[in-house]
Amino acid sequence: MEDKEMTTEGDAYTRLEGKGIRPSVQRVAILGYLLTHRTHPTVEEVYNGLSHKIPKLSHTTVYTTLRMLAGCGLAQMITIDDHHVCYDGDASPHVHFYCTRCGRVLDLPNEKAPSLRGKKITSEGHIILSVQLYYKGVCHDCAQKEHIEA
Amino acid sequence: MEDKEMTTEGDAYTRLEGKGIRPSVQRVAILGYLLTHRTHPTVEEVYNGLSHKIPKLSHTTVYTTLRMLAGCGLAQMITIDDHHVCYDGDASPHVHFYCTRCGRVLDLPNEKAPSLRGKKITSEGHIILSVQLYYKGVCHDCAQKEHIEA
DNA sequence: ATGGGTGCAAAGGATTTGCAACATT
DNA sequence: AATGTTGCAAATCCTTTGCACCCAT
Repeated sequence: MEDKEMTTEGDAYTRLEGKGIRPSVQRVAILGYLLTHRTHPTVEEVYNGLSHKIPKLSHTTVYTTLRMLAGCGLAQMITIDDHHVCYDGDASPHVHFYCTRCGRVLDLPNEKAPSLRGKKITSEGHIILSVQLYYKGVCHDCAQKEHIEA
Repeated sequence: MEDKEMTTEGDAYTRLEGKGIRPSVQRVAILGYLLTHRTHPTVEEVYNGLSHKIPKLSHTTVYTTLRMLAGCGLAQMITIDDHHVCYDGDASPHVHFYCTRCGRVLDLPNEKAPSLRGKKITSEGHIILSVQLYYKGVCHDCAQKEHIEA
């Protein structure tokens, strides 16, 4: 547990350095949180999860840091839910699923994700820099609880 | 022009009836607006576009009606931009593009969209009810203005 | 010292809510 | 009358902003 935390913190530190971003305490903690919590946390959830360790942490820092991480490719911003933006520390292309019942955002590792090999141009001349494939519906757990048949 | 307006209004009326939704003046106008303005308007834009014709129209009604239209399949809710939800009167599956420079949401009719033939189940047992494929980047117009090379 | 990074409080927007009024059957 | 719909205003929630402080170089 301790070791895992340490490794992940170190991992976060290394990733930030690799992008030329100064690995401040807050940034390492926020990226570390994303790497250890694959639950697609919202800004609020990251803030709540870290405010114990960093009592003076501000919402502002969480907002700006998460946005920055998404901007430089160390995380993904997920806008699948119209109520809450959330983030994913796994920046590799994969499909996301939103359950309209319980509100969870889940990974769909078995679905094939559209990927961009470098910069891509559409037939209209638009430059594509990122892709997101979102599925919405009812997750397995909620379907069972509600006895929904396939 | 007049005729086109009339036809579209009638179209909206018919579509609502077809779903068993009472075609009130507001609902017909809002769906009609989506059908005539393929610019992926936000709630505010729909409100502004209709408040002349329907002076007493409220934001509440636009919010609830658009959400309802998306819920019953007469429109798509688009959450490609983390700042603004917008809506598309074309409910058929197609790819959307968001320009991070000008903020416009564009259709990509030439990209192949993942489609759901009826209800689909993932390997994890989740029930998929809708799909959205989003591309983000720089649109052709903005790329030219900024002299960005492909 | 100087620049980037952070925290705080306040402001700004977007969306929802409760309830009264209205329309339609 | 009864039900469903709408409008208004207030409340709520999310996010950004301005500025002062702090830390690291």
